[in-house]
Amino acid sequence: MDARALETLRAVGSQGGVTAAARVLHLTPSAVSQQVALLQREVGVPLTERVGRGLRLTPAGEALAEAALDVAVALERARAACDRFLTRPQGLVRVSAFQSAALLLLPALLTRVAAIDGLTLECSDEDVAQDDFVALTDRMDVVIAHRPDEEAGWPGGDALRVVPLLREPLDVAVPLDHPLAQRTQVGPADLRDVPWIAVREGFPVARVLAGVGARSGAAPRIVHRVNDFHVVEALVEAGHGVSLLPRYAFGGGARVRLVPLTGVRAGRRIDALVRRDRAERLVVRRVLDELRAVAAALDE
Amino acid sequence: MDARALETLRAVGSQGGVTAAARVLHLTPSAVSQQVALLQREVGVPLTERVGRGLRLTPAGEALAEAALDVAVALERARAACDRFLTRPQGLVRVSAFQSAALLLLPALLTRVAAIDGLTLECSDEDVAQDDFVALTDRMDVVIAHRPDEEAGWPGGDALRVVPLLREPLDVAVPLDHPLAQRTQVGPADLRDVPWIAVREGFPVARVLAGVGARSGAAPRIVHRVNDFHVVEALVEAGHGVSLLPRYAFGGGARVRLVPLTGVRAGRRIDALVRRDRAERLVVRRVLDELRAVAAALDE
DNA sequence: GCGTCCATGCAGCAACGCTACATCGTCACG
DNA sequence: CGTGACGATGTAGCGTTGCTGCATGGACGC
Repeated sequence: MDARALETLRAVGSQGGVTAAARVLHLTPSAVSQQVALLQREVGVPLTERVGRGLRLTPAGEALAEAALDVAVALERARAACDRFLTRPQGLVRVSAFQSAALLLLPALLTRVAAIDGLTLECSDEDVAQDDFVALTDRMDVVIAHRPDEEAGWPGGDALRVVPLLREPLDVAVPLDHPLAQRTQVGPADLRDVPWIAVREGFPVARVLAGVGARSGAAPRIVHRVNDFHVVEALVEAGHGVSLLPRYAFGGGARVRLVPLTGVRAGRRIDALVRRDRAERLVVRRVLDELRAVAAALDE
Repeated sequence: MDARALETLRAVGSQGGVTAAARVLHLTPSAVSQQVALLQREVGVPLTERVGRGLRLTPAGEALAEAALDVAVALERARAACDRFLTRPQGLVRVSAFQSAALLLLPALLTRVAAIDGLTLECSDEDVAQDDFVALTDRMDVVIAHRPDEEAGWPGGDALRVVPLLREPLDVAVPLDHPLAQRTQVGPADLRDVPWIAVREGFPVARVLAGVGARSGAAPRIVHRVNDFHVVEALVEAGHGVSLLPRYAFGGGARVRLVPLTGVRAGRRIDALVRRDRAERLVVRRVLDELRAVAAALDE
């Protein structure tokens, strides 16, 4: 029973297929398939079953994958046990963040971490749908993700460690010459029939807008779907609609005003997602500590 | 970080050397040495240090070895998670016992286990000194061991699971024509200056006899050292001395009488020793259950 | 029905881990 | 104080393992 093979099985389960697993493991599908087949022969129980042209884990496979996480945790703990005897922490930590969080957090994080030698950060921005953040944790050590404020946490159960970083209000962005621009606050009723610029379907802020619409009585009229908040801001500025904009993501355009939204709880939570085994690495913990500090400094 | 290499490191630690570890792992010393060296390069901390012509683990090595146990436990748990989906338990369990416990427990254990198909027992008798029982757990799944009643448990800390099986009184075995043979009980004072037949130095019952001697005021006069209780019994029968005999180990020789000893707590405890990782295997647990049942039946 | 996508089997090749043997250092014994 | 035995560790060679690349077969969608 090889720990590598167990990790592979986990990937097949969490990524939902051999090919997808191969992608995050930097292997060919053939290698993944062979590893799973070998594991299967070893335990004598079918671990996968075909479903259409794809594949999913059997209950036994799920059970083994779950147990595999504990193996990975134990292995990382072992590594950490040695690292404690090393004079200084050392290693590479891969951090991913969605665009606006990257803008907000990564520069400060990098400066803080630069002071710790031996520790190298590898940052990347990943713009994924809300349901895909968890899958990123297979490939990344730390995934900075966001979700609507009022929704329950992340799926994945105890496989994931969630570190809350920030709660960010969502304001209504309107052009300066808009009737609402002079208001100190707006409510759902004020937003009936305005043209909205929203993010793409499935992305975190989208569901908040749906909630606002529900309160105002009619589904919001979405005229554009744009994920990059800078582009959104430019569109609002040019009078093509209003938008829900995370407060810290606001670029400060002079011809746009952010008006606080009342009457509905509109906000997003920014969390760091870490797989439990990766959270055992001392360097990863260190990065998480720094990340929390950066967020706390922003929160004042 | 390979789980096999970690297991090897553990063996080097618990067996106290490369050669000894190689023996229990069925490898050459060279292979063991290479694995440890590789592990060392991987973690970047010295794990072993030379001491004389031998070797011992550094603190970092100890820490890693301890963590390695959790890895092994997690791996066995994973295997067990699959076994639960298997219709019937299956596998080989290696049980070792010292001679008199083997006589007492193994026949009944084997009959009970024979009813469970798929489960095969491999029994062996191992006559080792008290301090060497723990080391056997590297090579065996279940080690039936004994120790003087009044002494504290087994070394090895949380690496070991100890399953108590029996408490067995030690009686004084005397020949029928001995002055003490008609007594219903004897005390330490009665045993001053009698010639003793004891087990070899370092073996479990030896220290109990030393305790009896201490109570009687003088060191016991040991005239023979014999480990096999049947031989001891024959020597007692022939009038060559008296002995401390575990009650259940008594063969029932007509010309020998067992007289209860009072005034000192004289007894031994029979325990099953199982490494924590091996205890995760379902078949091992099953065998332990049966073993406990056999012991309980004897205890009435 | 055809193209596409996905999992899987097979051949070939590279890398890893083992054994056997040689070497070096340490301890015990004469 | 030399000599023999023992224990750890390098080196060469070989077998096994695990990967890639390619071909095959089944399932979905147009």
